[in-house]
Amino acid sequence: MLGVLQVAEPIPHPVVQRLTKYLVYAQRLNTEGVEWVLSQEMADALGLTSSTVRQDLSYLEFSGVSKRGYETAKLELALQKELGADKTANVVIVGIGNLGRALALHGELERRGFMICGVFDADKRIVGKKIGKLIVADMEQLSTVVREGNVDIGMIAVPPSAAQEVADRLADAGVRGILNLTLAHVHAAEHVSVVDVRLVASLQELLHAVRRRSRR
Amino acid sequence: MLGVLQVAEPIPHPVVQRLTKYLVYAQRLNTEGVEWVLSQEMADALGLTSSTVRQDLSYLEFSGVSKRGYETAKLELALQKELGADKTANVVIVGIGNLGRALALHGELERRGFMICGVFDADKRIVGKKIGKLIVADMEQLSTVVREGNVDIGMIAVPPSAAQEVADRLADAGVRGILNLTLAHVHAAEHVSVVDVRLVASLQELLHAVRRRSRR
DNA sequence: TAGATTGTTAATCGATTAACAATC
DNA sequence: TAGATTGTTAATCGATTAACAATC
Repeated sequence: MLGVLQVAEPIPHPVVQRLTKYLVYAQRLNTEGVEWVLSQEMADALGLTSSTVRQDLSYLEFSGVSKRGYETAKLELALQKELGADKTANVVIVGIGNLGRALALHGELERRGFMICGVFDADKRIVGKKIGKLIVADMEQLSTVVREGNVDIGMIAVPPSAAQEVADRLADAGVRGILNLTLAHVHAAEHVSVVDVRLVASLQELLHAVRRRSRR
Repeated sequence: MLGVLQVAEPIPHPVVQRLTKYLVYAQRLNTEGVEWVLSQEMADALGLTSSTVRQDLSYLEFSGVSKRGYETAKLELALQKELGADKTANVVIVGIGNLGRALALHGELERRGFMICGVFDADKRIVGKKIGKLIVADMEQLSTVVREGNVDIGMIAVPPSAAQEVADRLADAGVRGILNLTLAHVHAAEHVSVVDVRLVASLQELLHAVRRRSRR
């Protein structure tokens, strides 16, 4: 018999996006003491169809039970495992303007397992300032912190014109993921994943939806 | 002959998302003094195919020129018009924690035509504080400000547990769009558009991509 | 004119929804 | 057991890509 290497099929991107929503919802149910949930209930709560919910959850190493639905505690664990949220991830923030500072102080990140290991800025007037428990470091120190701190992800919160250069420096320093908070598009080598936060862009998107409605 | 009401076909959502990217790129080219751009160049710059670019731009009231491409100045105008970015939009921010404050002070919003007309918080200790040119107002004043200030959009930057209640109050006050910066899912009536910013969610999404790679 | 690029139609690809057998 | 819900396959829908006629 041939040795077949079973490769888990990659989860489609739209599904991964919804998994994060299921996780938040499952956690809420757990804190509320709800032990079981039906695909239809999740669909109603999140604005989806029950078919989509069942299809999505079938990617997890976890099964529902006919007539009872999904056990919320196990669902939460399975989602955390799949999303990698069961272990903490080390991140750095580059650009300590209003937005970078807010991210560094935003409790939700640490609560969700993202440890902020360093905050950096190119402006010497900001370097040395204290942000929460961290001190803003010089860009020169970026690669040392990334290497020694086992940093997985770099977040870019600089002005759009500096975004690409910072992305390059993060990639050189060895991060494997870049979260881009600027409006600019950033490129990275194939082995570095880039995700855009679309902060201003989603506001524009929303405005488009609002304006379009009022045109009719 | 029958009176046919020509209804412009709505632009698909993925296309709208890319229009915001084209706009940023067109603006950059304009400031750089580049007068024409090819669909292939835009595709390379933004990680798309030239076919997608041409298909997307065909939704605009604007045409390219064979062999020369698209005139950047006119492209910028057409994109701004389509996205509604040619007129300013009035917005309010609810929740003046780290994130809400950063949004209020984030210059990029005003630069892109979003006028912040009010900032609100439920915490009496924060009400009255100055954020840039604005003073944090009490939630009671929300509906007056929205009505009198002709506010189109409300941004939610409160803790996830309060998100739905704030969404309801914004909808009651009369906004037609809600930008949700929390991890929670919010529902709104059919005539109110909701867009999620996926700040923490995209970090989780990125972590998933990074972890998945290292598994192989 | 010849060659290259747009705009648009058709083909492909992938995601969502519907339907239903398996199961509790 | 009967009825309801999951898991999964098939059908539908929509978005992306390919191809090519029209155009400069």
